[in-house]
Amino acid sequence: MAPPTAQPEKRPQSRQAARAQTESAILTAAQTVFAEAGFGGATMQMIADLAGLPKANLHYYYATKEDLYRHVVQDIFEIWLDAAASFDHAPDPATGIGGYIDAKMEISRRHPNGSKVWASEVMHGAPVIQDYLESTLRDWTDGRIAVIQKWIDAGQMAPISPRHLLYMLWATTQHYADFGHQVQTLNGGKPLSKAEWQTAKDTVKQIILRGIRAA
Amino acid sequence: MAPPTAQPEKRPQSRQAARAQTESAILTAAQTVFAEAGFGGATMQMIADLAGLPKANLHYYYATKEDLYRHVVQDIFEIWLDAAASFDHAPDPATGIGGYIDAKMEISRRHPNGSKVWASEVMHGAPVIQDYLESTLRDWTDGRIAVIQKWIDAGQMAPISPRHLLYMLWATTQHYADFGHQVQTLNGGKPLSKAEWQTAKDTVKQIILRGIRAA
DNA sequence: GTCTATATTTCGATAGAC
DNA sequence: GTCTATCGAAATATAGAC
Repeated sequence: MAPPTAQPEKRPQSRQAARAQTESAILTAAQTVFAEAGFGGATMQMIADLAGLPKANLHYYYATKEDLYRHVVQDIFEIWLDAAASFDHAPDPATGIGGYIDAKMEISRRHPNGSKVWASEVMHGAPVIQDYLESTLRDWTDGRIAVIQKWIDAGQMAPISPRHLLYMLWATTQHYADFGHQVQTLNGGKPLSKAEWQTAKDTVKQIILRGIRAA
Repeated sequence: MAPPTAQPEKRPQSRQAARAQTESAILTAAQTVFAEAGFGGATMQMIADLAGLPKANLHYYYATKEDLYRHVVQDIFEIWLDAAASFDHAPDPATGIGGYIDAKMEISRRHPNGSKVWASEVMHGAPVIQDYLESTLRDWTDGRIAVIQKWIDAGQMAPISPRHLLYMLWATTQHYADFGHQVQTLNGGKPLSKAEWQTAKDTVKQIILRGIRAA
């Protein structure tokens, strides 16, 4: 799987800090293992080994495997929503959508495992976070659709379906995380360099921004 | 999971036909179960129940769970490659890439489970089909990149990175299969209607074809 | 709070009658 | 080729000493 990592430093500290540190180590290890093996393929033993803890300690902090998984998925969802900031208060589509692409591509680069856990959860019918899809995500989506529609009505961009544009933004940016292994294999087996990431970002932005600009 | 389905009809027929029918029923059930539960989450019992067969019969046709899974993934890969036909011998980018988008969107609509199994396999590091990525897929990709580059050199489209354009095509079209559950939830819980599928197709084609056309 | 040892369940795979 | 019954391995979860 991967070598043990993220051992919490053993400095004298408050119990609260120790607890927070252990929880964080467990969550980080869990995110990696769930991303690499899926929920069904992941075992508590793998997560414990990666976190450098006995298996029983995981059950002390999180009652069940599903409980731990739920926390991992929720953490990821927070990160998704934060990228929305780029969208709001933007004066025009190029700024708003271009900034959103930048933010989402950066998340794919820095949190590929989180993206994979989310993708896996949704692909399997969202058994754990269905309520989030129906409440928070739906509200967020409706809000962004309204923003895009206003741009269209103002003649600032072409009259395309805002909803499907959003899906395109999610798909293209998350592809570099979810299918990162395939991208790397087709890149000669080497991870994308800084320049190659920039090319990816520029290509996505150029095609989409040119694709939606007013005729 | 899902109600049993795809019982082979019990007509008098040759042994070969009976075998082919049973194998097909197993593969269809396996594709559904692997898509819904992932490799680790799937059990031979689930697949057997869905196929309407005793669990032992699965091991008669496929020695191990991994052997069965391998066949499912290979079947999907064939379908991907067939969509390449739209690409070749096209006189211009709009025809070639537009046709490819149509073909891939149609695959997402008709074979969402296959797409999910492929996505899951790649997300987990392609443990089973890594050799396909490094041989067949790499060759296919290099060939398509050459075609696109020729269009660019001929001034028929904008000078964007052909490789990342391909990734965009894969991402946007497969999103409607892999994230179909999310798309359906954001569609009010109802599957996309025929008209909504057409809107999705048109939006993807319009944005990408406008995004790459020569300036 | 942490750890070792173990109970309990579940799953992949097989044996063997038909 | 098909099925019932079962083995053996592996995983989740817990008990209980420290």
